[in-house]
Order: sequence, then structure tokens, then C-alpha cells
Amino acid sequence: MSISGPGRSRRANPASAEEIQFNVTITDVAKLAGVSRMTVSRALNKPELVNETTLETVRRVVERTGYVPNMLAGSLSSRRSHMVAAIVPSITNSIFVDTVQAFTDRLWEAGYQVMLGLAGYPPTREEALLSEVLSRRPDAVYLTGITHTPSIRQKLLRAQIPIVETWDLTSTPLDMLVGFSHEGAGEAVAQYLLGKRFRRLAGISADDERARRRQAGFLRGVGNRRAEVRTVFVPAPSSLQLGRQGLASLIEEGFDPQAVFCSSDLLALGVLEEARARKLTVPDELAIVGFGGLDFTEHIHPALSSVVIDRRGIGEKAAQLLIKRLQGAGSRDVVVDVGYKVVERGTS
Amino acid sequence: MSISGPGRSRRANPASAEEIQFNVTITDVAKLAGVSRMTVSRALNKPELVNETTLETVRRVVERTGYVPNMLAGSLSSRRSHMVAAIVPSITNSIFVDTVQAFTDRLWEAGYQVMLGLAGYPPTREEALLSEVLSRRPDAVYLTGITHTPSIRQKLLRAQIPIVETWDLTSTPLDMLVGFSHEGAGEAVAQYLLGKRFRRLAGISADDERARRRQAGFLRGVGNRRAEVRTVFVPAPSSLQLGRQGLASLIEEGFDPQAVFCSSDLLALGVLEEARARKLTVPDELAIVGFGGLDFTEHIHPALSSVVIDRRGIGEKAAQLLIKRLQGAGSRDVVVDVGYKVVERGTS
DNA sequence: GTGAAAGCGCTAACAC
DNA sequence: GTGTTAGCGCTTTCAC
Repeated sequence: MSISGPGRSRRANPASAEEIQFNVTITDVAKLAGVSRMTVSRALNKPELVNETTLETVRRVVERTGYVPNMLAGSLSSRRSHMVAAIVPSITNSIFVDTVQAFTDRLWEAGYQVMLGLAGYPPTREEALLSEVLSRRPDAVYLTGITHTPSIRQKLLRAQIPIVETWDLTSTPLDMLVGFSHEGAGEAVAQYLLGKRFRRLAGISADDERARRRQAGFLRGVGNRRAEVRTVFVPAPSSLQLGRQGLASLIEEGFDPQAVFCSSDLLALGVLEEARARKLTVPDELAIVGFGGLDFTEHIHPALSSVVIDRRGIGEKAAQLLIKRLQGAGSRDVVVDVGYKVVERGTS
Repeated sequence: MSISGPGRSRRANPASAEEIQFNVTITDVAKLAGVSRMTVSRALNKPELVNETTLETVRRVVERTGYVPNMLAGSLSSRRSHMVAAIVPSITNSIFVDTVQAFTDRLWEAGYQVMLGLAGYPPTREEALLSEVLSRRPDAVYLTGITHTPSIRQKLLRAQIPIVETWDLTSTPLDMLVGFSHEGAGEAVAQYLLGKRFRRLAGISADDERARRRQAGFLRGVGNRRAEVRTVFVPAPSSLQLGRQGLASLIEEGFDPQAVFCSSDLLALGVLEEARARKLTVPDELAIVGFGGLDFTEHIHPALSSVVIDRRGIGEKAAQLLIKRLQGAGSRDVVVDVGYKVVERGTS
């Protein structure tokens, strides 16, 4: 493109008046290039099927006219939207964002866009959201969690598209599954803390589905191994502040734990702050274990012990499974257990 | 719905074989309801125009068949996608997520879905992303920031849809604008710190567009008021760890600041940790001011002074402006300055 | 209040 | 390698 004449012009030199119009369609491009619409379509989507010279001509016209293909029309016709829907409770302060980011990155590389649907915490609008989302005809769906109402399950199955559920395990997945056992994780923390000879244990947990299951595992892990346990639930989503309140309420009730298992790293950070405010030394007077393995856990002092989850890994694996399926390979009923890892750091 | 017979069945009793088929279209619904397709369309989109009885019949058929309208077709025909695209650098550890969440919530209430596009940090794939996104024919676009290449500007203007740029101010917005002055914010921090008689100041900043501008404002604010200033840039996106490194490198270079202005709260948290590790008392030996006003700043100890931005407010305002425009009211060239607030807390 | 005709902009399938 | 035909599933428009 050249600048039209001396001095500054606001537009690069357009070849003809005809071409500055807006709403250019494939028909316009075809006419200007002197070919059929199909040839333009091929030039854009399957260039290898088109003669070099023709290709060049078409590309020039596309460039000049600023043609932006209408994917609504394309998807309607081809029955492929190149779009994948992802349903997530929330993206603020959420343990799921790294997963979503990784998922999105991978799919982008494979030529798919991700449509994010925020279902809320608790997922109050999940069903309405799903209907909206499915009406845009995604090629596949990513779900957070495995708990869905029968009506949601039915809608999903009807859609007849690949589905990947994440962040949990179940023996009855809708289709593919990438997650880990929350009960197992809770139990592992209990065993870890009991192994360190703590005998007065507490759980501070957000009141959400999966967090509850981790607490259940924690309680089961403690079992009746002559140790005391007490649990406090705070409303989801969890926050630093709620962690502080959680510890405060335990202590004010007269329970004085030696170790606390929190359902999120953020809660654990709050507990750490509250311990500081109460002049409790960590980990000697109070040990703390979080959940999630967020980046900050390694960089605060004392560093926060946590159950580390491969959050990006879940997203990458989920994307990989979907891509394979969308490309015709890959099978249904794949289950990937990504596990968890109790990581000891300064707070325990 | 009733369960078909004694014992447990996997499907609720379908009314007829015809109706368990997948890919139900509006034509199927119309036939089953004994009306025209148009009547079904109206029943779904403008129920007030349809006779009560007819409406009821249609609704029953929709329910029974599990019909999910195909919005690709609807949008193609009506030229309205009820979808708004939002371009954001990243959602992990990002100051922008609360804004996006608020934006999404508001638009959802107004009947729009948001398609999130992650452009990367720095926004390497912004242009390709924008093309993809525009090809899905959003009814409007939300942008983070005001810096766009000429080619991006051209694409946006060509699309002929409402645009709202956010998180910054400029005298040449593409359309609507909701933001604040980054230079101003930096300058305000400088004045605040100088007012507290600090004379050796430092800036620790992520190396991104807007953060740089805040630093520039900070330096200008210090001016030549006989005070020393030193600036360190760390790669974007910022993190706790980079904050620690930032302070460490300043001190190791022999510069011993009395106060630090960080380009994000996360960097500031890192500086706080590093100060602790180096046994510097905060704020006496080192004062710290962050940026963003994230929730955690209030809950750590000492609480973090920060430049508080109304992050949700930006998203809400942006949504509100777009909705008005999409509903035919509202005008172009609206500029909203949401300002900033230097909030003193424990670290200064 | 409802229906018929025409078309949104693109691509699958087949012909040449 | 390129073109033609016939839709994809919906809504606009106008008629009744």
C-alpha cells in the first residue's frame, strides 16, 4: 500500500470506489477476482486445491477489500463452527483459570476458538447458560466438574458432540474425563498430618461441591486414629478474609488446632495472616496446608504447604483429547487421572 | 414426565419415536405443533405476538423434542448475533479479570453472551484473534487498552459495530472509552510519597505499555524536587517472584530506597516478602505502594497501600454503554474517566 | 394472529 | 483446477 500523494492522508489509497464499501461478501470478492464463489471459498479454506495464480488474485482482492468471512454462514453450511464452549464457575480468584488458559491456548493453536461461559458460584445459571451456548453450535464442550442435573446431562448428550469433564473423577462420565480424586486428596493430607504426629486437626473449607468432598476424605483419613477433628465451612468462593474468619471462629469456639487443612490456598493464606495476628508461630504452634498449589505458595514466607494440582496439565490434556476427537481419531470413554501431590513447605 | 413402567428405566417416557431424533429443527417443531415455522420463531422470540393457546402448544413440542434453536442460522438471517467479543491480554493473575467478570455479568443480564479472546501478554496474536473474532459477527467489541496497530484500527472501524476501549484514556478513541490516566496515577503516587518526606524513591514496574506509562508519570511527579529515583523493569506479566527480584536487584546495585512504587499489587507483595527476608521493617525502613487495589491488599499484614482502581466499575460502565448503544439509544464518543485513588494502608 | 416467499452468506457434492 | 446447484436453519417482509 502506498500513501496517496504528498502530505498525510487518512486512508491508504483504495483501488476503486467500489472497494471501500463495508459488508463485503464472498460474492463481491468473487466478482472482483473474476472467479466463482467456490473458488474464493477454496482459496481461503483449502488453498492447496487452488491454482497459484488464482490464489494470488483472490488474496489480493481480499486484502484490498478488507473482506472478513462470515463464519456464521460458513458454520451453518459446513456444520462445523470451529468453536469449543468451556463452562467454568468463575474466573475471579479461581483455581480454574490456569486450566482454562492452557485449554484455550492449545485449542487456538489447533484452529479453534473457545467460548467461555461463566456459570456462577454456585452454578445458578448453568442450565440457561448451557442452552445459550449449545445454540451457537460448538464443536465440543469443556465442563468444570462432573455434577450436572439430569436435564443438563440430557441436553449435552442430545448435542451429540465430544464432551470433556474436568477437575474430578466419576465412574459415569458423559464422555471423556480429566481429573483426580478429591476424597483421595483430602485423605492424603490427613495421613500426612497424622504422620507428623499432629493430634488436634481442623478443616476449613469453602462450601462447594468438590471442597466438601476433600473434607470428607480428610475426615475419613483421620478416621478413629485417636485424633480430634473439627470442620468449619465458609461460603464459596473462598477468600483470604474467609480464611481469617475460619481460624478465628475455631479458636473462639475453644478449639485450638495444631494443624489446619484448608480447601484452597487463598483460605490458607488467610489462616496464616490470622495466625500472625494472634502471635501463633507457624508451623510450630499451627501447621497449615492449602490446596491448589498456586504460584504464590512458593514465594511467601513461610512458604505454604499445599496439595499441588497440575492445573495447566488438566487444560492441556483436555484440549488434546478434544482435538484428537475432532480430527476423527481418539475414542470415547477416555479417563485421565492427573493425581495430586501433597507438597511440604514452610507452613508444616 | 413419568417413568416408563416399573423398575428403573434410563429414559423418561418419550411421546413418540419421531421425537427422540436429534438435530431437531424449527421445521420439525412447526410440523409437530401444526403451525408454520414463523409461528414457532415468534413463540420463541416474541411470545407477546402469539396467541396463548398456540404458544402453549409450541412450548410443549419444544419441551418434548428438546429443540435447541440454531443461533448460527438465526444470527445469519437477522444480522444480530447477541454476542459481544471481549479482547483481554490474559486471565491468569490479571488485574483485568474482575472487569471482564463484571462486564460479562451485566451483558448476560441484558441477553448477550460474551466471547472472550485472550490476546497474550504482550498481545502477539491480537490481530489474528481479532480477525477470527470479527468473523463470528459480534454485535459489539470490548477492548483492553487503547493501543492498536493501524491495521487493527481499520478492521475494527470497518466492522461498523459499537466499540468500547477500556483501562486507559486517549484523545483519539475508536468509539467509546472507559478508563483513567496512568500517567496521572503514577504522578499522584509520587506526590503522595514526597509528601511523606521520602527522598530516595524507586519504581519497580512490569514491562508493559500501561505500567510504563505509570512509571513515566511517577518520574515526572518526582521531577527535580531534590529526591533520588531509580526504576527497575521486570518482564510482564508481573508476579510475586519478580517483585522480590526487583527489590533485590535495586539493593544489590547499591540503591537503598525508602519507598517503592510497584506497577502491580502482586509485585508489591513480592517486595514485601523480600523486605521481610532482608529484615527491613515496613513501612519504617521501606514503604511500599502497589497498584490495582486487589482484594488481598486489605487482608495481609501490614495491609498494602495501593492505587485503587474500580475494576468492576470499568466493566459495568463499559457494558452499560454498549447495551445502550445496542438498544439504539446512546451516542458515540462517550468518554468516562473512572479515576484512581491512592489508598494509604500499613505499608506506607 | 398467522403464513408464504425470499433470502442471509456460505459450503457440500457433484459435474466438467 | 473450477464452476453449478442446492441447500444449511433461521428471520424479514409483506400479505391476509
